[in-house]
Amino acid sequence: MKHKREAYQLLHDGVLALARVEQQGLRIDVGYIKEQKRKITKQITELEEGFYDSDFFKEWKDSVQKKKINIYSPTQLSYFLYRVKKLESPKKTASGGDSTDEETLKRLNIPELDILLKIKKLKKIKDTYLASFEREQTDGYLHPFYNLHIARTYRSSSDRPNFQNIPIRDEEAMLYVRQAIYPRPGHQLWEIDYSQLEVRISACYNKDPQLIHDILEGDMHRDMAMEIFKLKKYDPKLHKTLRAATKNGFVFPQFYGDYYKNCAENMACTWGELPKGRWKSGQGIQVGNVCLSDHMIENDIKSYMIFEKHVQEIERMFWQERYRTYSNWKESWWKKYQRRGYVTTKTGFVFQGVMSRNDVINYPVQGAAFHCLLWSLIEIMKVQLRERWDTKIVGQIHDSIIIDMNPKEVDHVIPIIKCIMCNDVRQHWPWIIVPLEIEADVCPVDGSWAEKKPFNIN
DNA sequence: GGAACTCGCCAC
DNA sequence: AAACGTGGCGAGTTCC
Repeated sequence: MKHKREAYQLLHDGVLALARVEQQGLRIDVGYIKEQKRKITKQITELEEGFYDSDFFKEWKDSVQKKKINIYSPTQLSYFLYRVKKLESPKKTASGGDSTDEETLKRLNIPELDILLKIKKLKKIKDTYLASFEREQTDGYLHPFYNLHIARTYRSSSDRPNFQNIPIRDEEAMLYVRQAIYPRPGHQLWEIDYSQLEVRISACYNKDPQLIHDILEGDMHRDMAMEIFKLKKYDPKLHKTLRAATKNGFVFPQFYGDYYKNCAENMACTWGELPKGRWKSGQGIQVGNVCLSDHMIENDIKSYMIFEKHVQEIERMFWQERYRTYSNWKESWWKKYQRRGYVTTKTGFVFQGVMSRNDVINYPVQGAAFHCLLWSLIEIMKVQLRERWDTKIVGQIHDSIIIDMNPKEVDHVIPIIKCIMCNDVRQHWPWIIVPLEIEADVCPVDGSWAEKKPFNIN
């Protein structure tokens, strides 16, 4: 009961603090947005003209009978590709239809479809991001909303516009969108995020000694990359991409409950650019001065099937040996849910109702991780208001806060934020048994959010 | 003409 | 035994 009371209080205080964040808002450049929308529209028109000129389009158009052709309709495209042209669909949608997503269209290897993909990418930038920024802004300021009552994990969500999915990985989309976002005049934007927050919070539940060791001083992604790709010695210069492939194709998916078949396919095909079936010399991404296929063949992994078997064995070692305590925790946590019908977060929230095994294991970690950020945001907001900072919190993305900083206040503000996020939160919640660390990205004074660069605050 | 659905894609 | 977790949103489509 005391637990639930505290949980309620966190949301109560959280809603009020987030209302301040919403009210403070982010500055955007409306002139820039209008100009870029014009530019993208022109680019789309040109690409469309090229597309309409192609034989592919003419064949498609001739096959459409009743209604008007729409090249942006997945239904019509699917019908043309898989019914009219009778191509083999390489992938299914969630509900069993023939897929027309990016990966599928690329695999079909038709040049005109690449034009279509390029157009769709530009439309996404224009319609989902730039247009919604323009629509939602008032007097050059954006006030995204943050909800605490939507996500079933007790995380936050954001809407009107969603500020938690601004492009960052794709360079072109990142630039188009983030160059619209500015600090107040004379200020600079900062993003402060918790390092490995979900992994650290999961360690607070499972207390796995190897995981805690890895958090304190190890490198799990490097270790697993060495096992998966059979590296005798790890060289950061040569093996950075393999480490990234392991991190995003194996370690994180495994933590979320994925299994070896998906992981093997991801690492080999998506990240390593290797085909299914037998591997030949000269295939895949470059590893130093050899190809990945040559490196793998030399280490007796001569085909996709053998690699998949190999990843299966790595998965067994990962859970049964390396993180055995973690693995045991997952099992007993799942058993506890099956016995009682509910589980709780360290922060006092309850999950009940029908949940899958992965849900039961993932939700409490995701929720409690976000609550560390939320608690910190509430405390930082208190100080901001009490001390009347010119610096303001203007956004929040699950494990990070976005700050509109007066450069003169950096030396005062940053130590306070560091103390709250790394020390005070652990005093408040002693169940946090591992250190919490933060990292910062900083933009130039008067620079846009596209210009953020890592900045050492430690 | 709007509600509710699917598909696809952006983030953590 | 099962098989990657959470969201928002735009466009197209279907249903009432």
